[in-house]
Amino acid sequence: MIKASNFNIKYTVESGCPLTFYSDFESRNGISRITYPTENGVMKVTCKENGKVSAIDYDYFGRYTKASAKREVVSRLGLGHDITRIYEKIDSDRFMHSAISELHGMRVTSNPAWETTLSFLVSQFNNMKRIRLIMKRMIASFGTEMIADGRKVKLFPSADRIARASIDQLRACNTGFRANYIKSVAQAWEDFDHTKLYGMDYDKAKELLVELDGVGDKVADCILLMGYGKMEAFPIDVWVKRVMERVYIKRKANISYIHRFASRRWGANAGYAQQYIYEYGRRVYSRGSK
DNA sequence: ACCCAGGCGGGCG
DNA sequence: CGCCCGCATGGG
Repeated sequence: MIKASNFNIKYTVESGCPLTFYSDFESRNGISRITYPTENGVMKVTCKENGKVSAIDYDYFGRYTKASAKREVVSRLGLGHDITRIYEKIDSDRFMHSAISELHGMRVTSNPAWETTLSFLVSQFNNMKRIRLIMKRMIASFGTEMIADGRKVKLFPSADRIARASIDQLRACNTGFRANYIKSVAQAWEDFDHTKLYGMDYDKAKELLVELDGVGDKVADCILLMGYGKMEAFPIDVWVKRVMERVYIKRKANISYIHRFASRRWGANAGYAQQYIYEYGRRVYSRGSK
């Protein structure tokens, strides 16, 4: 069992991180359950909220030990972050203050690099509902089957398995024009030596990532933030750009200017700032239903 | 019918 | 460099 304060599992899981795309989440009466596949097995997490403290229990199936399963859950839910200190650093204006109040306890998650890379390749020029659909289809089509908790489940498909899929098979998962990117990156992934990015500084790692076909500025930042734990990464999607222009810069601005602005203002915590800007911005500026 | 979605690569000025 | 366009697909 893990105890965490200032942790909101719903905001965290639904924040547009990889878990949003391929986990099953339910919450009632202060008890939340999340089930998700990894390349190594299946995790079932239960979170009970008791006042300010959450109690997190988990079951694991597949290639996990007690210790590796705990590490998986802690990083997956951002439980290792000193969020009080991060709030102190970024809570310096009215917009961010409102965002933190509204979304208190939302963590930036840290996920396996390949899962993150595939997820955000799928996310480009796409919407949440379709991203979820596509990810679940890819898992159903290419994931290795195993028995977990008495029922058949599919694991998250490896890069190697995706590399062996045909473009037609990938398109059958509704990936559209992204199928070519997905196959290309999956094929490159072996030679890419992605593990060395963990020890690399942000700029150098980003230089390597954008060499991959279909990985540009925004997707690279998502991979660095949510896949490699580089907390200074600041992914700029349409929502973040909108907020930055309206609230912070107060005029139209290009991507590189917004990066410089964010780096100056939030530095090593830019990733957290971005997560609150993104999620709160969607709530504030979404027009119509959504 | 039109617009948009956690963008990217290529082409042009 | 910076800007503009096409790209699949489904929902509002």
